[in-house]
Amino acid sequence: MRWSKAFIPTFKEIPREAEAVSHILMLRAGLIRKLTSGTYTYLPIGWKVLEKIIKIVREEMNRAGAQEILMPAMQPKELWEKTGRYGLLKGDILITYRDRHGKEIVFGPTHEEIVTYLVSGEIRSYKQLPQILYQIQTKFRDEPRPRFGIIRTAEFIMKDAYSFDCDWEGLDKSYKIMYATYCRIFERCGLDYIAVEADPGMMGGDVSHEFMAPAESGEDKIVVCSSCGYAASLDKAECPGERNQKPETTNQNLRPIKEVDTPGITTVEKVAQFLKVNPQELVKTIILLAEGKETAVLVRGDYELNLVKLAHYLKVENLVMADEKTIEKLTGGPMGFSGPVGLRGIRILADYSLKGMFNFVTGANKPDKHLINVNLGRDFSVEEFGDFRYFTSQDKCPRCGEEASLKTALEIGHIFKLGTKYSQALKANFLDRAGKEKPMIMGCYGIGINRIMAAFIEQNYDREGIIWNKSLTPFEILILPTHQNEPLIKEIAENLDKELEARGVSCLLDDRELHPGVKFKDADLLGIPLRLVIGRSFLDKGLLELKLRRTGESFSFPSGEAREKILDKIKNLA
RNA sequence: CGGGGAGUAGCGCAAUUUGGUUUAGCGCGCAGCGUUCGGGACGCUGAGGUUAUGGGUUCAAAUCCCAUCUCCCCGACCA
Repeated sequence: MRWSKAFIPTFKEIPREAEAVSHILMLRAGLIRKLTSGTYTYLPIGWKVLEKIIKIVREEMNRAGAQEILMPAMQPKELWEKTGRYGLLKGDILITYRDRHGKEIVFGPTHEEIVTYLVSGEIRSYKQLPQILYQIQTKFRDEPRPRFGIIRTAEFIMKDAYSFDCDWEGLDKSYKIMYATYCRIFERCGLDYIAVEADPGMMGGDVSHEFMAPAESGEDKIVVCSSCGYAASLDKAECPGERNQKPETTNQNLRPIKEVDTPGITTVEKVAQFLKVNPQELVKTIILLAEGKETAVLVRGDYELNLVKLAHYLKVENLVMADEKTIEKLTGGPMGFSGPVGLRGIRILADYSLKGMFNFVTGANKPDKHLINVNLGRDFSVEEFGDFRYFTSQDKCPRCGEEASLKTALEIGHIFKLGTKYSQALKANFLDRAGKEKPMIMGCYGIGINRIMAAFIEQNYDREGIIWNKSLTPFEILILPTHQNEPLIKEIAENLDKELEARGVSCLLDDRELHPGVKFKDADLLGIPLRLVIGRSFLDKGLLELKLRRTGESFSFPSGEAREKILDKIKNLA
């Protein structure tokens, strides 16, 4: 490809709104262009990268025995209503239309319903199972807040796959196949990634893994143990802590409970400061509505309540913080002064961290008052203990007890064991060996194709620009003639371009009539792994120069040896 | 959805506070000519604007007032 013919806008200034490195570099290198808030279009060179990712994904999915299909984004509203997901998805948009018969159809962002519906019509027998279907298409979501440039956009390219099995063992098998396939895909792309235990969230089901690419501009936090390999998303990471300890009810040093004035002081930090104690000597009392039912949860002051864990424990889907009025009605005190002492007619749960505490501070359920020297058992009782808090950087690995670290990462893939949630709702049944009708057991698997590209750049760049690897680079080699007006240079550059292309090497020929400095800067920015310079030293001594973008290593050789040297370097590229 | 900020040439900005020497400027980019040419060159010339939109105040509005739209940032579990 000739640079002068390629559609590459150049930005000298970095767009102001850019935050993520990948976003800045992709804009400047002409891989993407911004259309509106949250939507981007991929320019020709950007598409070359996406095509490579898509090719890898296709190859690996096909190797796993999956069938590619393409499903419509428009689907009848009844499908959504059957699974109860209509209008329930956070951050998703369901655009409703009416066809000419007045029937409502929606433009939905996910395909669990439609694929289940399709399969229910096609598959009747256990002999036709298992099946894995996948598709690669653009999805649109009404993101409440697109951000980080290309990382969280309203529109993105997704590969989604669905597995159908006769039984749970079959699902395990399909799940393992997809897990391994995902590992191969990310490895082939050259991404640094970690598979973590994750929360299935709104998708339902019980087992789920997220594939995370550690990167500074990531949106999510993960817990990783380098000793035993434990990895989990922050929502899921376990904090067993004082699980097996007995509550400090018989401690000899229990002091008498006492009410103290704390005028207008509501936050843990301020209460601790005011009473001159550490935040870990406080207990937070959080009033929640679990599907409308009032529930109180106690957590040590320096920890944070993890609603995802709690929702799992309570087996509810809708779990929210209670509003001010509810709190006042229930506790008798304003928000910020809640405490467990004297709370009646409400389920009280406590995080394991409470077990190790005595003589602690809580709200008094009265305006501007807190209680000190509060103790479990003596002053109030707790019905249930559990793991309801977020992992912190002080916590040890829940598996091996060694140091575990918190990292920021980008989600690049997510796989779920769905079970029968969708197949039951949409009657996707099959006849088993005994002739009995059973719902299919499903799994679903997603990869953000364009996010792989962004994540790769987040992990592979320097101050000059992007550094592509062999598998994702839009071109294998950049041919850079420094002086377009020298006929000799121009000629050999064009000949090499033709010859290498003929041998299956993808080349970008920078045939622009620009100053060498500009071309060098653009070459570094675009980040093609190999750069062949034809310039002064060619005119003087007949030498060409081959430079590796990643290491900066450079090799000189007579132009006669160019083909062999280049083919050899390409073969050895990482 | 709540709070804050911003819309002026393709991009980045100035002029807005105090309405009037502003024919709305500057840098980058773009076009032409010339000189340059191994790490983002230089000179000269030139094109490019209904100052987001709609109302209003005024002799006079980019500038003041009202409304609308769009974009960006922070928050939307952190008690």
